[in-house]
Amino acid sequence: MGVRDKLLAVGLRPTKQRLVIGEILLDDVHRHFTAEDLHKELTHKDAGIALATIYNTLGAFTEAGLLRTVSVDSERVYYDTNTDPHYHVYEEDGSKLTDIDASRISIQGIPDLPQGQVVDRIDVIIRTRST
Amino acid sequence: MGVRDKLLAVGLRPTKQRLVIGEILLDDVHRHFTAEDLHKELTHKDAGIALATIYNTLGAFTEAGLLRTVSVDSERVYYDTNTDPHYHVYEEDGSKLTDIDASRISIQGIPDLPQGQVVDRIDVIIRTRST
DNA sequence: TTACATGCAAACTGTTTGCAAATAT
DNA sequence: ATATTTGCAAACAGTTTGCATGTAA
Repeated sequence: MGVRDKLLAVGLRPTKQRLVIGEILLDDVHRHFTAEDLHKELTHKDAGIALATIYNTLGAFTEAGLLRTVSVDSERVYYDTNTDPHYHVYEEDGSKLTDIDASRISIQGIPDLPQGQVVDRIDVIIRTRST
Repeated sequence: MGVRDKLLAVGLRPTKQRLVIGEILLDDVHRHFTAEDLHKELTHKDAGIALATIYNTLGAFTEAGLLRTVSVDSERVYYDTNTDPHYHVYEEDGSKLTDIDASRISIQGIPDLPQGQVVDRIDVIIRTRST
């Protein structure tokens, strides 16, 4: 399925900017990046897309389920093109994120949740540092 | 052990401001809060402590191991007075954090880490929403 | 032809910093 | 005495917003 169709499938208008960004992100290669990373990459390509549009687009893609965010570092938002259930290894030194398939890890002992609450998702972040 | 001694024990000078803040935070009651929360609380008490000092103090306390931070939300830093190994339940609607003792949860299947990396800590956040 | 998306700059939020005055050792 | 800490305001980074213009349906 082409990028145009992926956008249409989730109800997003395939504008020129979204197509360019979608071409980079929506290709089954799992990436972790920040808005700034993407902005740099687009500037290289001379795509001339405004930073605000990048933020808008990442927000729209995330809301549409094409991306997800990862809370590893409170200074910036990391985006992840892998939307399947999975966890992360975070190398604190180099700020490098790696995926771990959810099926590899099992978690036991989740307690009863407060009244009327259901699990939305479980984040697991294995934070590592170099020896 | 009094607050003054707790500060001295970790090599922090017991200034008036640190004593006031320590009196609030260092009492074995587990709290989750932001710098802003603490600032409001102190303003109520008319403690007249500058916001910058609150940030400095929280940073110093964290570095000294008296507090830890929790990455749940990239817009702000949450501090946690519980420094024992534990995990969190995060109610996404009300931004409420609750502790889960680490001993209650078991995690299996942690993959091999990259060369020269060791686990610093593992964060587990169970994100819930109301039904 | 109309609702939605973009670009730009300005606004905003949370946090950090520089520096002179105050304070702990 | 001297090294640290404080308060304040100004700076900063990342992100959001308002509005005029452009574009997809």
